[in-house]
Amino acid sequence: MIDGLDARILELFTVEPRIGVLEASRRLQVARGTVQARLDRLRETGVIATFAPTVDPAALGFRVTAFAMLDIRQGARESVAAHLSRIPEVLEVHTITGQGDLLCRIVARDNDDLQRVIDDLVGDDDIVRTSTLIALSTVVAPRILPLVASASETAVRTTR
Amino acid sequence: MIDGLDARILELFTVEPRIGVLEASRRLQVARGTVQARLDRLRETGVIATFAPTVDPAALGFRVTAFAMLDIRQGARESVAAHLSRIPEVLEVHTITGQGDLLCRIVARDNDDLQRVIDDLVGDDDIVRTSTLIALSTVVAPRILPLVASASETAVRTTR
DNA sequence: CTCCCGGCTAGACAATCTGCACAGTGATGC
DNA sequence: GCATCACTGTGCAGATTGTCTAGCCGGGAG
Repeated sequence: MIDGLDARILELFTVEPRIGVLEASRRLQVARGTVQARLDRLRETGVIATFAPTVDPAALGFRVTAFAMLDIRQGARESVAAHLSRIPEVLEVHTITGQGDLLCRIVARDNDDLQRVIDDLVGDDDIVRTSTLIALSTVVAPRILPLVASASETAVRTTR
Repeated sequence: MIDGLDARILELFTVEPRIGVLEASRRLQVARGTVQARLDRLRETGVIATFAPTVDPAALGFRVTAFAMLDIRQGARESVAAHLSRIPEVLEVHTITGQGDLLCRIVARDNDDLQRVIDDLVGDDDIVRTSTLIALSTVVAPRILPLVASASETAVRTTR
């Protein structure tokens, strides 16, 4: 797992991504090699999935976010998955328990455009029912640092 | 909006984040200054929200993802939001239309741990009802490139 | 109690990249 | 025709990266 230094590195690079390894080592009061080694390890273990820039759909003009729950015909998951992956506005899809079989996160330019996207979505005959939830506002913006902090504290407890 | 070159820049940095401006300019067959200027503009306009590394909760040991829909007492949104933001396993929360008032994305170490997280969640008296959907598998992994491509194509159409 | 090993520090090197600047050029809009 | 804007190609100084080295330290193994 990760320790406190890992957590501080992740936090620093999350808050100031352009900082660089050298400056990070200065801020954290550790040797550059240490930061470099930690970063390499975080990459290898998959904790850092990628350094790719985060793109904001809203800034691209897709200001509406919605979640669609789809009921699909038995055994049609593969074909529906293929169908969904062809729609750019579909950002992610999960198989879920409970009512509905698939949960999709989708975006659209506006409410009218959302209708178009949903029409695209349900254009697959294997989708038998849908319900859509429009995200009106973001109460807690996507975040990961609290979890990172939590994970590193657990590590300390475990170690001692 | 963004054009084809912007899209190619975003794609390149998404696929190979460590590439650097210079190498990117070579790959894209444009001047370094151009890539630099485009990147600056994408940052300024918010298309690139951040260059922060993407942390994978699963690699931190939080292998279960779930979505919780909460019904909350009238006018208690503020206090519930504060409550939710204190729970590290709550990664994001949206206000939504339809049944339920809030949609939360949460993670946990395993199914038992999920129970603990949900108990934390509903520990607020202003939450009157919850339903939880466990994500069993990821059908379409979080992605943004198709949308970027789509947006840039639209721009071309608009420009011409 | 002693030895070994992994992780950290501190320093050094060449190679590379970044930030910034500038003049020239082609396309666009007026 | 003219001004504007974006892109090109280029240069430079300064900083950073990737990679190594050697020494130090604390914990775990035996």
